[in-house]
Parts: sequence; structure tokens; C-alpha cells
Amino acid sequence: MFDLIKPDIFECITSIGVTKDTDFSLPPNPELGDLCFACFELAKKEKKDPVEFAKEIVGRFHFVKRAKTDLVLDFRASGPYVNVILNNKKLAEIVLTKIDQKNYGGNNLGNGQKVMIEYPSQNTHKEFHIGHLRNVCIGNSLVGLMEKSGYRVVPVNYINDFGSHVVKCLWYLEKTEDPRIETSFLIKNKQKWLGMIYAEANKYIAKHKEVKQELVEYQKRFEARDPKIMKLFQLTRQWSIEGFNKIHEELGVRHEKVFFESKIKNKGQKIVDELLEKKIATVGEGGAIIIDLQPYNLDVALLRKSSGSGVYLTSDLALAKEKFKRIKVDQSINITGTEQNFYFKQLFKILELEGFHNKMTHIGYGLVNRSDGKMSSRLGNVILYDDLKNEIFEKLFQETKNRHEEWNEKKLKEVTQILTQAVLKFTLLKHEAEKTISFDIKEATNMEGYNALYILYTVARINSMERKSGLKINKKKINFQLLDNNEEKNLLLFIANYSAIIKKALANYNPSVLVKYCFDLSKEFNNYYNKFSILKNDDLEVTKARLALCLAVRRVIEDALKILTIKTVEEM
RNA sequence: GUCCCGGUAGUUCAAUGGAUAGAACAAAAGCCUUCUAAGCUUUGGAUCAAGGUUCGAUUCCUUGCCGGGAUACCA
Repeated sequence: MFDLIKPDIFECITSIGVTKDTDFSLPPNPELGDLCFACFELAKKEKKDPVEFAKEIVGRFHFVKRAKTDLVLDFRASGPYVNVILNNKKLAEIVLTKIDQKNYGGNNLGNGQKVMIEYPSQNTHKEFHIGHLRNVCIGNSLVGLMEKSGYRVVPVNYINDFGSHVVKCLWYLEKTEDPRIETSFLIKNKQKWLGMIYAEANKYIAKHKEVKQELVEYQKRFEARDPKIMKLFQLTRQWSIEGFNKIHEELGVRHEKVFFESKIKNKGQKIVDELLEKKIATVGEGGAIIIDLQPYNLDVALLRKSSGSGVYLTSDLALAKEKFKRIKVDQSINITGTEQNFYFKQLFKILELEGFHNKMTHIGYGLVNRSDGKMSSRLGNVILYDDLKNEIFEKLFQETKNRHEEWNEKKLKEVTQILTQAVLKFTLLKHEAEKTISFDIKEATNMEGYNALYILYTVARINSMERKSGLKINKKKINFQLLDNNEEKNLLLFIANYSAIIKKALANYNPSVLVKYCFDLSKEFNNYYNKFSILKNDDLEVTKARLALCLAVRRVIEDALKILTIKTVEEM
């Protein structure tokens, strides 16, 4: 932790037995010191008692202690811990100067490696609910985190437009001769409407089990590209894709390439044939093609239905190859729900058996459930992205209007839109990525608490102060000595810890770490803001120093939010 | 049946094996002639159970109980 100031700390404490892999953390009580480190490991190396060793380290430090202008002022032993007392002036100077560096808080773990990230891989003819939204939010953040860490990221999408879900939807539309197709220009959101039809189709099929054979036949015709079906397919497929594109644009997704199942499925079928020839795959019950992965503890995987139709796996085999063929990348990452963890283990094993050795990773995020139970299309209780977005927008619009009567409609909408996106994204990112979410609409539309608004409000406050001060801050002329209270020290330490947070978030594929960091930093700031006056101050030098700190806080928050693709507003 | 994930305040979530388990919501009480009250302060409240490893366990291991997911023709 505290990577930003670590080099300066070690400069003060060379050759006293504290190795460079020693990590610093915050003491449980600020009165103990500014930073601390535990001596368990260090003492073990020298075969000493940790409590004794802590005292010894402190003694050594006092012996070699250098000038008062160093970052480290003092060491104090407290049981097996050593607490570090920092020089406020030096701390402020280092942090507030370093923050202007390029790619501040970033690192170069990626070393220019090219990585493809595939998300959210939706199915056409289906709804876009908050589960998909979680996928996009995590994907977006991962792109940001990897770019911040020196990777060259290629975001791509894979659209499943050729599976049995499409078959069900088209078959149902045809069977019911839905008149709305003819007057489709009347439908406002066709992508959403189609999702509704798909849900209806599912309900119907569940009730009328006898249509199963009919669907099998329909799928055969579909996969053989029966012109009669293709017309409806092309039309409706386009509705979904246009709808997705609009959503992606709103959410700040920027795919460099899009793969379609309809263009890949045949290639997948060929791979299945090859696997059969190579005797990696075998013929199973009813003529289905399967692959026995039991030696690897991965059960049996189905590669082709007994009807000859493909399954997801059929296409995914081809997709893996296509990815590396079309774009020269060093590795590929997939983001899907954790319920597909097992599926991806199977997929990767099959590719491995086939002799495909490119690096592929699967990242699973937890399901989004409703607080009152499971979300399922069949129960008809899915929370759609569009609906949630509108609900939040309405609420925020009213509130913003009340606060800024002087704003015109256009400005109100612009600001509310940014706030809405921020609230949505924060809500779906605030939990640990791999954990199941219990989603509560009431909580999501609450404007208080652990919420994006809290952070954006903090930024808006700083913006406001900067405007009102009329000052241009020149770091070279700041008297850093004036930043000497505990709250200021805490803020500086928070800022110094930013890069460690980035690393942690990426290492665990877990953007929630960064979300929490933004909130905690904002909280620390609001505490400071309420306790100390920044502008209303007798001493202009103090105002300048404090304002410089405020701007640094804003810079870090905005940088972190940018990674999460969350925008801020000047005023709110 | 087997495999994977989870179980922490009333609720939703935090806590690389480290000092006194943190937040938010909800509940109770306060703070706007003062830089945006979408804010701040204060109060009460929790580690599923039993073993084990360790100087030290919410964290690691074992067992049990509870919940979720996966487990060849669902997507």
C-alpha cells in the first residue's frame, strides 16, 4: 500500500533491517502514528521475538536518523508493530507534486500486451436486463483497469443471433401471426418488445410441451437458412442489434469488433467433424456428438444435438479460433455470469485437447437477483435496464429541477442523464464482482448513502470552491507546511494509496474495490470540508494550500471514475 | 448423488492470517444569518455451529446445518 510515498520512506530507512517488500498500512488508531508495519515476518527472518525486534528497529532508526526534512520523522514501537510518524510538509509536497505525473496511479504490469476482452455477449431476440448491465459495468471497468495498467485492450462483442432462443422467438411470431410485425414502425423500442415476445414464447412452450418436435424441425430449417424464415430473422435481428448499439453507446462501451454466431456456427460444426475424425469426440445417445471429459473431472460435454443442430459450445469452439485469427492479441478474456464457470472449463479443456494453446481466461460475475426472489423471464419479473434507467432518471430530474430552477430543460436533462448513468453503474459495481447481488429497487433509487451521487456531489463541491476562489493554483508557490492537521494528512495518505487500489482491483478482477475507494475518499473529504474552512479563511496562503489539496482529491476521484466509465458534473 | 460459490448488525455489503470486525440503509437525537444539507455529528446493534492449524482465525483445513449455481440435447 501507499506506493506513491514508499520510495521516499525507504530512502529514510535504509539498512536498518526493514526489507523493501515490507508493506505499510494504517494504524488502528491515528494517535499511534501515520503508518505502520508489522514485524512478524521480519523478526522471523532474524529469528527474533517480534516485540523485541520492533524495539530494535526503532533503536536502529534513531541511530541512523537523518535530517528533519526527511519524510519519516520518527519510528515508535508498539508491541510487535512499528508505527511511523511522517513529516506533514514533506508528505504534502511529495503527494501534491507527484499527482501531476502522467498516468498517475497507473502501472505497467501489462507491458504493452494486447488483450481482447469479450463482453457482454448478449443474445438477440432477448431482453436487456440488469444482469446484462452488470456485465457491461464490469467489462467497462476491466477495460479501464487494464489500460491503466499498461495493456493494449481490444474490447469485442459476440452476439448470439443463431441459437435456439432465436428459433423459439421466430417460431412463436410466425405461429401466432403476430399482427404487430406488420405495423412494427409503431413500436417505440423494438429490441425491448422482441424480448417480451421471447418471454411469451417461452411461457407458451412450457405450457404446450407437444410443440417440442415442431421446434426441432424449425431449428433445422433455420440452420439450413430457409429463405422463408430468413426474412423475419434479418428484420428482427436488426431490431435487437440496433437496440443493443444504443444501449452500448449510452453506457460508454466501445467495441472494436463484433462477432456473430450466425457467421461462425458452420465453422464450429466443421470443428466438431474434425474432433470426431480425430476421435477426440464420440457419438453418444441418439447420434449426438459428445466429448468425454470425465478423466479431467469435467463430465461429458455436448457438441452437437442428435438432431444435428449446434449448441453454444459448437460455435464457441470456432469463436476462440476466429478471435486470434482476426486480431493478433496475446490473450483473450471472456466475461459472463458465474453459472457458466463450468461450461468455460469444459470449453478450454476441449480447445486444449485439440491443440489450441492461446491464453484464454474466463471471468465470472455473480447473478443479479431481486431482493424479493429470483429474477426470471418465465416469471416475468426481470428488471429491465430501460425501466430502471427511466425510473432513476425521473426521480433525479425532479430533484435537480427543484435545486436549479434557473436551469433550462436541456441542461437539466444533460445533467440528469450523467447522474442517472453514474447511479446505475455504481449500483451494479459496488458489490464484489463474483458475488451474487440482491438487487433492491428502493435502495437503488435512494439518493443517500453508498451511492454515486455522494461522490459526484463531492466533486461538484470542489468545482464550486474552485470557481468561487478565482484562484489559479501554482504548486511551486504552495506552502506545504500549512497542511498540517490530521484530516489533511488522511487525505494525502488516501491519495498516496490510489495506485495500490488499482492493482488490487485488477488482480481480483473486482472493480468494487475502486468504487469503495472513491466513496471512502469522498467521505474523508466531506468530513474535512465540514471541519475546516477552505475559502473563508484569514490567510490566503492557507486557502491556496487547502485548495491545492482539494483539487488533488478531485483529480484522483475523477481519474478513478473515468476507469469505471462514470462521468462527473460541474454542478448538481 | 457429484462439483463450484456463499453464510458477518434488523437489511444490503466491507475487512492480502494481524492491534478495538468497518460502511450504507433502516431506527433515535442534533447541525443551514458560514465554501452546494444529494452534506456533517452523536447513539444503539453482528462473525451459522462444532472441532483443528497458528503467537494470533471473519479469513486457512475438516465435519455438520442452511442458501444459490452447475451437472449432454436450457441459454
